[in-house]
Amino acid sequence: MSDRQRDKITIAEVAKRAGVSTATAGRVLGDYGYSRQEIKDKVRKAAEELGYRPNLLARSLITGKTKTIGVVAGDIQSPFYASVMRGVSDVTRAAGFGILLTNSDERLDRELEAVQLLREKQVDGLIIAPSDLTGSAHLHATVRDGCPVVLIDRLVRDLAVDGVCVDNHAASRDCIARLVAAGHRRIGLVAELEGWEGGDVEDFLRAVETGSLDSATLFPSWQRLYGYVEALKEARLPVDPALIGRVGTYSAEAAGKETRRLLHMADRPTALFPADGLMAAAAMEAITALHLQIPEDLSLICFDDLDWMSFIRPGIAAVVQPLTDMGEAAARLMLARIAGEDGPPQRLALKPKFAERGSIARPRAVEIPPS
Amino acid sequence: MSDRQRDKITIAEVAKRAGVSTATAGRVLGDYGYSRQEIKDKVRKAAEELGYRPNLLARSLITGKTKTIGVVAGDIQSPFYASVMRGVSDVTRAAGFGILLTNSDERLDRELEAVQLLREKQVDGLIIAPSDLTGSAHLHATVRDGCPVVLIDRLVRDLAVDGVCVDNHAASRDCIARLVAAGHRRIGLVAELEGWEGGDVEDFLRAVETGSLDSATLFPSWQRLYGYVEALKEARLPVDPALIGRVGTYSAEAAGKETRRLLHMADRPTALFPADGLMAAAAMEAITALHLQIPEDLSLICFDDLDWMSFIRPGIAAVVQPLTDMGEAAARLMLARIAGEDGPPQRLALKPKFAERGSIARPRAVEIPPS
DNA sequence: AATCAGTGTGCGAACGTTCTCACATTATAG
DNA sequence: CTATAATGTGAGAACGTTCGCACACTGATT
Repeated sequence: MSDRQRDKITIAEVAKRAGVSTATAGRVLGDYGYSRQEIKDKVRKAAEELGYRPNLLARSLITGKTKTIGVVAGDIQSPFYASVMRGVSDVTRAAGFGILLTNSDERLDRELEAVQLLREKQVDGLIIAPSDLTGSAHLHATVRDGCPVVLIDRLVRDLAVDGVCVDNHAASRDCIARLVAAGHRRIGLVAELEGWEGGDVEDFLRAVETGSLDSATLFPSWQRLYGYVEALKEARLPVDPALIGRVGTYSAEAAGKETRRLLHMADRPTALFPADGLMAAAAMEAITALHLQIPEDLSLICFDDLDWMSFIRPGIAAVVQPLTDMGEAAARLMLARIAGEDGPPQRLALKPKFAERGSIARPRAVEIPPS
Repeated sequence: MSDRQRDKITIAEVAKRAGVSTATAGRVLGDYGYSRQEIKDKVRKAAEELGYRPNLLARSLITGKTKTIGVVAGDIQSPFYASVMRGVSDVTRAAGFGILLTNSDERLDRELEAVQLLREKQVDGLIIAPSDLTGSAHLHATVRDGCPVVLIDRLVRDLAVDGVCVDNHAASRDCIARLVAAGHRRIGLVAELEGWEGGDVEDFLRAVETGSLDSATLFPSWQRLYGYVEALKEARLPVDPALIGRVGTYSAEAAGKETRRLLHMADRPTALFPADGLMAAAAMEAITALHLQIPEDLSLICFDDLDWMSFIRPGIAAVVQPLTDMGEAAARLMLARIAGEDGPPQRLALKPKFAERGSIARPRAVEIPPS
């Protein structure tokens, strides 16, 4: 066992050695209130000699600020969250804040647990990718208790807090428009599209038709479907529900299966649009397994730019989400709120870049025009 | 500004409502010491009604335990650390611990800052991928103060603490042996190989010759070079220093440049062994840019298995590091130490798997120069 | 000479828990 | 019936800081 907790040096001991009160020593070391230069030097010297290190726990207990931000990510192992975290981390570190990290696995129960832990640890703020856009009583409670919340990647409709997203809707519409411009008429979509409160895909298409949807508070994959539908409508092309590959779960296996379904259709799509990185990898695997040539047999644009897309031949065109930017922006919003910034909730929609590569070509099976 | 810090419910208020002392309420809610069932119910009811949530800061201040583990990763954005973190996170979460995450960017100054912050925040332990295997006074100090440390990915020689690594040496030797078995005689290595305390590559080769090296306390890329050299020696093949691509820095650009150097050699290697994921991606990019066919023109084995290696054609053979396992193991060692486990430092060397794929072939009979 | 603002210091009370002790009460054994 | 142990409770002191207040000293302005 030995001596576990070595004799920690406290302010009191430093004060004693410097011959001042603990209050004075505290003022010098904590850098608040008044103190003479002479005293400052004396105290600092004593602290140095004793190897004093402040106990931030005690400070936090009294100030009510921990200089720690809680983050609830979906899965830190995914490139998406890893990059976002990097952004968050860079900005917060520069401001002297620490980061308490948790994973929700996009499950509400995990998220609840995580939020509770973080709040009990008295984080100064919460950056979260909410796993459920409706059941968010815990987030409302957090806000009500005066703990700033910043949403990432998706917004909770009735939660009036800052949020940072990517403009999925526009980016997706743009991708489809490019495929359409290249002559494609049958474009397959492979997307997660997990449960939507409004019902199934057919319901969603109807809702898009009536324009009754608030695109901003949908899950990203639904936003991307929204953009897909809009682009087709703009081009006056029909939306064939059979071309909408709803994977239903965030799994590479399921995505591969759905991709194969699309590619085995009698009237198969001439272009494919996997709506995120995982779907892209799964789709790519299915495509190579079927020995389809890109772009001759199939054009491809992916949402999310993974490293391999730039160095396989041909390169795969992709939407490049500004992930670290997103983390940085979220962190900055958070720091501003912690600093006491007041005002209406800010919702940032970052504009992704587009990486043009050789995966788009005119469809081979050219429709023969009526003569 | 409004009411920032909403009226938090404390144990005292719960106690008052339940009609008991704070000590008793504390015992019930903190689940320590004795208390009657009847009292327990009463206190819990009062706590429930008031919406009491414990303040872990206060608890930690007095118990001296924060149930938080500090992690110093190199760069959370890299798949390596992201996966390791996932493992750490899973194990610690199950034990009710939080994770305070920092990035060092493999820079000692950042690491020092990070360790200081974490320690001031009174973490119960430190899991760290040390960025410098010699200048580690801060780690020695941490250990001396009774704060458990677990090393990840590389070991500090004179620091007697637990550590979890991958058996780079054996894995690398195995890869080279496979290439040799396939008939390769000139095998190129592309590795980071940043500063080594003993000097340059020539010095290293001499040191290997004399057997004066402790492979376990080298940086991974040097360990992999060690394995490379050993495998060649075992096969009685010469070690040509020109085939050792020392990138010198952890950069894709530099790795690409080094790869190109190797591939443009008059007597160029017939097989390539990029010694980690970043090097692999950079090498792959260079290879495709030169329109070399794998495995006809060049055989390839990579250290680190990236997702694209399995679905491009041909697949790329790779060493699969057990990354989350590594994180999990580190976390478990840490929890054991925190629980008071005594005993000599444990150093785990995890065995990587090998993913056999179609990137290895016999070298083409003769290199025919263009005429 | 009196007033004031600015500067500098120490005492003791916070912060919200747990811990140590003293002291009841009850159960078990001799 | 006593001795011993186990169980249960509360008062008050920790933990290591910061904060409010009282007071003291300076110098400039009335």
